[in-house]
Amino acid sequence: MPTDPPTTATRAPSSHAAVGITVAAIADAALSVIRAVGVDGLTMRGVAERLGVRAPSLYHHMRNKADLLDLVARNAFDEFAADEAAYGELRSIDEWIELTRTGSLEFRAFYAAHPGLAGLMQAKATPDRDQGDGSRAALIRVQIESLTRLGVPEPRARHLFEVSARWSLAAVVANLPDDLFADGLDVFLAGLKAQLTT
Amino acid sequence: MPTDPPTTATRAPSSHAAVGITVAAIADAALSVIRAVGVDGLTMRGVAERLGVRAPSLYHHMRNKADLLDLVARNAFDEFAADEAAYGELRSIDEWIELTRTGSLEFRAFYAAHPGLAGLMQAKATPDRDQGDGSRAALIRVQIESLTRLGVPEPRARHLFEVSARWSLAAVVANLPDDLFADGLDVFLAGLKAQLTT
DNA sequence: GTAGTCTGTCTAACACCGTTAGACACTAGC
DNA sequence: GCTAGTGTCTAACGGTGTTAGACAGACTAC
Repeated sequence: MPTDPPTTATRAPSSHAAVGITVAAIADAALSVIRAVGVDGLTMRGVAERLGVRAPSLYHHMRNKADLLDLVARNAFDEFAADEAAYGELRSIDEWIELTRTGSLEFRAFYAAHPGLAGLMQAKATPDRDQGDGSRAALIRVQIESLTRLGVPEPRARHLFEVSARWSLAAVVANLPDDLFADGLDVFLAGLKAQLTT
Repeated sequence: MPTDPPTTATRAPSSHAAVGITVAAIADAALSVIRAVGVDGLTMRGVAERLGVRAPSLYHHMRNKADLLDLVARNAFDEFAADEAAYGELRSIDEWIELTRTGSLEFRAFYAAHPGLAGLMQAKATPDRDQGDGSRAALIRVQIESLTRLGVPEPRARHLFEVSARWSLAAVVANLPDDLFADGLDVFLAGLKAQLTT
C-alpha cells in the first residue's frame, strides 16, 4: 500500500529511499511515454527511467504491465470525459444525434493524439459499463437519462446507447481515415435516428 | 528463393537436409498456431516447432515475423472470400442490404474462429484496396458492380461500400458481443439503405 | 538515543522473444 | 568425384516482462 501524498517523482539516482514513486506518478509517466513512442513502444524500463527509477521498483506499486495499461486507459478516459459534462437541456432526438456526432468526433480526435490508447479502452470497455465512480460512468448516465427524458424507454435507451458507443469506439480504434470515419458516422447516426423516432 | 513443389512439412528432427520447408507450409503452420493460441501467442519458435524445425530456418523463407503475419492474413481472407463468389443477380437495394448483412455476420463468425486475425487484416486493409489478384479484390469488385447495376453512381457506390466494409471490419476486430454486433449492424444498414435509396 | 519494523528502492537473474552469423549436411550438375 | 548451391542447424545478441532477495532510509517505541 503506497503512500499517496508525496507525488514528487524525480529523485536522486541510485539512492535507497523509503519514500519514492506514486501510482499516479507512474500512470502520468506511462501516458507521456505513450505520447512520445505510442503504446507499442511503452516499456516498463522506459516508464521507470522517466521517473528516475529502475523497472523492478514499479512492481512495488502495481501487479504487472497489464494493470498499468488498464490504469492509463482509465485516466485518459476520465481526462476526456471531464470536458463533456454538459448534456441535459436537449429538446429533441435530433439534438441528441448531433451531440453524439460531435462527441464521437471529439473522442476520435482525442485518441488520435494518443496513439494506440483507444485499443486499451476497448479491451476494458465491457466489465464496468455504467455503475461506478469515474467521470466515464457519469457521462454514460447523463446520456442515457437525456434519452429517456425524450421519451425513449429505459432499457431500449441504454441498449441503443451502448450499441452506438461500442461501434463508434470500434471505428476509433480502427483508425480510419477522416472521410471514412465521418461518413460512416453519418450512416450510423441516420440509422440510429430512424430507430429512435419510430 | 524457395522451391515450391515439395510441400511436405514434417521431417526427421535434426537432419541437415537441402530440401525442407515451404512458404505455404509455414503459413499453414502459423494459421493453426493462431487457431490454438491466438495471434498474441504466435511465436516464430512455435511455428517452427510445428514444422519440426528450428526458428532460424524460417528466416530462409521470409524476411521477418511481420511478413509472416501479413501472409497469414491474406491467406485467411482468400479462404473466406472463396465462399462468397455469388453476387450478381440482385434485383433491389433491399436484396443488396440483406446480402451485406449475412456477409458481415459470416465474416464475423469466420474471424471469431481465428482469434486476433481480424486485427491483422485491418492493418493491411488500406494499401491494396481494389486493384489486384486475390479473391479479396474480386469480391470487392463484384459487390461494387452489383450496386452500380442497381443505379448507384460509380464513385458513390465505391465509397459507400468502402465505408460499410471498414466499419464492419472495425466492429469485427472489436470483438463485440453477439447482440451488440447484430444490433449495431441493423442500425448501420438502416442508415446505409436510407443513403442508397435517396 | 537506541532498537526494531516497515517501506521502497536496488542489483542480479530468469525465461522468453525476434533476429543474425556462421557452420555444416545434403542434393544436383558437371 | 568434385563443386556449387540450398536449407537446415547451433550459438549468440539485445530486448522484453517479471521475480528474488539484499539493503538503505525513515518512522515508532521505549
